Amino acid sequence: MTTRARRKREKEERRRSILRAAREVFFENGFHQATVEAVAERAEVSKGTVYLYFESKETILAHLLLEGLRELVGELEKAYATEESLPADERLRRLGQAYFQFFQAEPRYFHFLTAMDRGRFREVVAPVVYQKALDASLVGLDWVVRAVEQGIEEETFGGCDTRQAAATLWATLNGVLELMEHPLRREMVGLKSQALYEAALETVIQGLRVVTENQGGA
Amino acid sequence: MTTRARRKREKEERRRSILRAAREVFFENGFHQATVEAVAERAEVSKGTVYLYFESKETILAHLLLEGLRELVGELEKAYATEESLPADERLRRLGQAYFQFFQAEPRYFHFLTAMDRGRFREVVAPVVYQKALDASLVGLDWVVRAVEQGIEEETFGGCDTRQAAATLWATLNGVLELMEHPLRREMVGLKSQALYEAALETVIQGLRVVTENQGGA
Amino acid sequence: MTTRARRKREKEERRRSILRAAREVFFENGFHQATVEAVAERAEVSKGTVYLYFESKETILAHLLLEGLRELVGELEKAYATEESLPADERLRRLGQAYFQFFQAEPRYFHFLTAMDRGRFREVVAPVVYQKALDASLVGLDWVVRAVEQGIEEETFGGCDTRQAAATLWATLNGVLELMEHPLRREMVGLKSQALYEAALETVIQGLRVVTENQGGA
Amino acid sequence: MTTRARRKREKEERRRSILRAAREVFFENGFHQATVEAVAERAEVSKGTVYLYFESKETILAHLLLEGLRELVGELEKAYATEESLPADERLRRLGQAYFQFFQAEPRYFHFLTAMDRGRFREVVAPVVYQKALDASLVGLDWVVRAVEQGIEEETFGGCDTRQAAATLWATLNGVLELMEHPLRREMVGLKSQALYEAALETVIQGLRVVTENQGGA
DNA sequence: CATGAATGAGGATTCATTCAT
DNA sequence: AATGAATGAATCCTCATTCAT
Repeated sequence: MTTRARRKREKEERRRSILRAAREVFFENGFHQATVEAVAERAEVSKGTVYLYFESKETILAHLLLEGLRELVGELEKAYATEESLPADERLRRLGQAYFQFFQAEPRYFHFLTAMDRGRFREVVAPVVYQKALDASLVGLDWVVRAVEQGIEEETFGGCDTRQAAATLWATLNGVLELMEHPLRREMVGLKSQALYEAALETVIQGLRVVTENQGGA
Repeated sequence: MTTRARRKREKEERRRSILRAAREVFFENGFHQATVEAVAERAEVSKGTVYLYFESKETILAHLLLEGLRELVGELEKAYATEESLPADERLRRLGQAYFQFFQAEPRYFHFLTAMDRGRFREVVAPVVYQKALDASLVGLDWVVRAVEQGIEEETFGGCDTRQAAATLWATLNGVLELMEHPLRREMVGLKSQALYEAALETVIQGLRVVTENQGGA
Repeated sequence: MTTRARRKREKEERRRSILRAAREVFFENGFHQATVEAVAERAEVSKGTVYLYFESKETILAHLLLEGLRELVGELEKAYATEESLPADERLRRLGQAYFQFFQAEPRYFHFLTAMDRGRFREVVAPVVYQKALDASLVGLDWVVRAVEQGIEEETFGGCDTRQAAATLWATLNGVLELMEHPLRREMVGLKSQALYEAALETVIQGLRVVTENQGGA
Repeated sequence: MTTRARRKREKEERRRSILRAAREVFFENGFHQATVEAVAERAEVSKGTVYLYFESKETILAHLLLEGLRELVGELEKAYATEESLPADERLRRLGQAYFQFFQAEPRYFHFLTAMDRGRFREVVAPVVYQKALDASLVGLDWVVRAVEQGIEEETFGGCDTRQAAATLWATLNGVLELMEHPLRREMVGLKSQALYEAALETVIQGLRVVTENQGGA
């Protein structure tokens, strides 16, 4: 009885250990450059063992991706749901901060996610995984949409297209995060990532606020 | 004399033809998936010839990147310099449109650029190239900075950090462009790329406008 | 006592079940393509258990081969021994029919046998097994030899080398059976397997009959 | 000019050398056991070079098979066409001898051919190759058919189904050849391959001769 | 200059076999 | 006795790069 339970636990642990190793290796070299051999070594198992737990290199990636996305969406939900009554702009700030924290915790994880988000790995992961991943990220976006809707109801924000507004915010934060990725770049822009991130967040919130009449302009 | 000139010209032509071929091939398959063989075929030369003109596959990439960046910066300059007197927000709009056009002309080129911008290819291209590339993109950013400065002088925009404001705009546009990359994603967000792009541009401009006192907040 | 007996019986059953599974799997994929894993699955035991009953994949094959051969020889004996007095040519016909039935019952079994018969698996099965197998098939051939001898005594057949005559018949039947193996081949020859088989059998019997004086010619 | 010609010749030579090496290696170990590495070594080229000349291991096999078949069919044609007027039974003898010689020249080649003939390699070679191979072997069979037809016209042979008769002969010879393959087997049957081969050939010819009325019996 | 044949290291995956539980 | 997790050698194929002609 206990034996079986322990076995199962050990198996799950090993599985996670391989996943963790893969995450490190993939992040360090990029998916295509990473080798299964390297993953195995990092996880301190044999190459064969990796294939005992995952069908293929691609499958490992897929699991990594989905897992990360779920975690992120969970964080966003927490950021939204924690406090009951909060003004819309504060809600957006909280969501933005949660996003940033997720980014900071594992920047390269974040980048894998955005990479997949943008259609990399298209030939690499199964379409099903793709769907799941996009679904998940849409759920994440929904929290932002909800906050914007609240802002419109509260008449803090103009009556813009909520999806558009949410996407703008999301895109902006992604853009900042990726922009500051490269050390050299950071140096040249002469800004701290977090400062820019927060400024951008404020700017967009501000832009949403009064933008009512012009919105959709161009 | 003339012979030598012709020779030189021919050589330059061949070089460009290889570069063009490489661009196509790299874009179609991604750098790592692309093969030198494929580049050679596309350029209608032998594999050996490719190595006559470029030290390595990486070198080709580096040249491609630099070339693209220069082109982009040129476009931005044109967008800025064409008209003498223009309000700052209109200037930003023009720059944003020029950026969008560059993106539309060769989306995958754009993505290679942003990829390198974010530190991909770090192990692949020589540090020198990296420097050059970042320099170039900084020059591009400068046009945005300049427009923001003008806005501050004109008191259209608040007295924010100009570099920060410029970076925010740039990041936002990049974020939108990449966000809309994936067809499935586009479908799910339920928006047209261009519409979202323009809305985001407006939002940020708007956010800069009145944001004076709050700026740098958070 | 009884327990031990039951144990032994169960063990024997399990052994047979593995053998049966192996037969199926080997036949479906060919020996080299077949995996021990697949055999274990089919037998509904673990891979380890397979190795508890058989030293190696090769050993399984050897047992299969021997078993099949014994079965075949048994069939031939039955075909010969069933009726007491029968003319020689009719005896040969019966033997031929028994052979065909064996083939029909499990064509792939037959092919494994002929494969081993012809020296495939030479590096795969132990020499001892080879000896045993050849011994067994010689016993099978003996029934044919006996029938031919009877024919010579009865002066139905000419005074040829009986071993030679028997081998000719055997070879012919094998040849037909293998010739008709491939569906495309069957189609192209435009004949039914059984019809050709029977015609060939008749032809050789006929050839033995009157061939007396010419025999050994060439 | 000459250079190009030499190049081409050298390339062809190398190609043949790889094919020869493959033939040896495949014959020694069987197709599945043989490794491309071994082929390369035997041909004294690098692994990569093998793939320069052949798409895959399978392709090599296909070329080997087709080549062998063509050669064999050529031999049969020669055996038939050399002399103008010859009685049918003598024709069959000549064809049989040519077949035997082909077998003797490269027994393992012969076995690869018969293996493919019987549907081995089905998953391995492209269907097209299969068709071609079967076509070729049918052309070979046609020479036998033709001889039998002549015998019927000459009234040496009974009015049997010519295709059936030809197939019987062919099958018999194949059967003998394969039967005698294994040294141990030869020893046990106590006969020389060639003696048995010739006896079997005579037996079938004899069987065709008088078999008229009984044919199709069983 | 240009060619293209040759190289060989490197990578994903499979599978017979072992062994701790 | 039975399990099934772990191993790692073995295999096919790719491709950047070199070099003789």
